[in-house]
Amino acid sequence: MEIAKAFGIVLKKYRTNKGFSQEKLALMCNLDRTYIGLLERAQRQPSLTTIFKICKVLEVRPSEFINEIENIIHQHKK
Amino acid sequence: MEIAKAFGIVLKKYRTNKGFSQEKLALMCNLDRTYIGLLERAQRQPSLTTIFKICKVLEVRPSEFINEIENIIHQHKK
DNA sequence: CACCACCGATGACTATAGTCGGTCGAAGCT
DNA sequence: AGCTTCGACCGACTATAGTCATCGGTGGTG
Repeated sequence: MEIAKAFGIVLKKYRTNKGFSQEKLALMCNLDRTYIGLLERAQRQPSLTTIFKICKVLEVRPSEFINEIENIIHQHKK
Repeated sequence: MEIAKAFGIVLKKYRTNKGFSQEKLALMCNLDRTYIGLLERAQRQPSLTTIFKICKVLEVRPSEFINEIENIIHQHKK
């Protein structure tokens, strides 16, 4: 389980929990529609500021978001 | 207070606490010597995997690292 | 059927992350 | 006076983040 994959899983989880489409989330984050899709499919690695942008819109603390990524990685390590 | 600046502050704090030079940290992370300096001077934004690489070497959970960034940002907001 | 919202995917592009090799100055030590 | 370690800084490079326009597929609904 790589980091990008874990990020994509957590991103999709928070996005769908909010009921946002990829396009709506992208608009709210000032990001491109296709880029959100790329992130969820683990074909891009976000930068620090992009993580903060997305977390703000999804109303989750970045540290909590990252914490979930760590959990997924560790739980897949064995 | 921008995100990159807060990241630089936290990075330098953890690095010096470990007693590492920029160059030694870079070697241990498989990153470039000058790049660590750029991060500390807030002239670069790390990607997600770079954050995880650095945190592993500094023996800190990424979520804890990010949490400190959030604290610095919020405390400088007013 | 047609239309719609949503998403996957692609190619080409611009902006920036990250590398490499080097110079420089400050501080410490002999 | 040298020598060394550290970090700031530079110019030029390669790799990748992030944008944009577009096409296609799927599932729902009138």
